[in-house]
Amino acid sequence: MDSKKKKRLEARGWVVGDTREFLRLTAEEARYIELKLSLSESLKAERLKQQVTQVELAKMIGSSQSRVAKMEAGDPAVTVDLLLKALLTLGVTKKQLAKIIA
Amino acid sequence: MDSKKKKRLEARGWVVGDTREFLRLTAEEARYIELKLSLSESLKAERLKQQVTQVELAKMIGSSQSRVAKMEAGDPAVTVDLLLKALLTLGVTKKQLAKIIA
DNA sequence: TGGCAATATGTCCGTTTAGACATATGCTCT
DNA sequence: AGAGCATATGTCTAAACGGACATATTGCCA
Repeated sequence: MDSKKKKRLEARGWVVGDTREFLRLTAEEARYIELKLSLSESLKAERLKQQVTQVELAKMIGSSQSRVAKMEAGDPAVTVDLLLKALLTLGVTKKQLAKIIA
Repeated sequence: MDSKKKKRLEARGWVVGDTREFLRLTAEEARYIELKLSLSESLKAERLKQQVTQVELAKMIGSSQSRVAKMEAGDPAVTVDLLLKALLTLGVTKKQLAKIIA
């Protein structure tokens, strides 16, 4: 993982480090988180592309604006399941999903 | 969705119907579930390919045999998150994941 | 047939995540 | 500046999901 990517992860609060304790991510964890960030970034991009507000998307998926914001922010307390449901609701196809992930 | 696919979903307990109540899946829900089933099938295939038992895989991902069985059975009470973590632990690459999903 | 390893099914209970709400911050107009 | 909309952040409680355990069930081979 290059330092740019690492920074991107750290900036989102995924890697919490202080002088006493440093959480080292295993390779699988890092890959999982990267995947999740790809999904959240794509969600935001797709929503903006369709000119939908967070409030509107929230209604579409039966959720709330705050949760949508957290999804797009890559908050650790958001599951891939929820991200996928949102993307599917926006009409993203399997092929597009595949591209996002790969 | 063709009837074959529908049968496959129903057989897993996703569609619970009786004479009074019939749960109709929305298009998004169906697509989400199909995605999940693809992942669980791939998980089982990959595990078998690597000649790993459910007990062994459970240890690898810090879980239990029963949960691995549920993952592979496409149990609704298993998240995509968990399936992804298992697949990643087995060394499945992003490209392979993309193929599974698409 | 019985024994054994692998897998399936069902339940329990602690933890995590969900939506909801309140509130803060930011952005764009006029 | 301030009104108005969009987004961000933080917290609450109920619901969903997690691992663990117990207990079937299956399949294989001696």
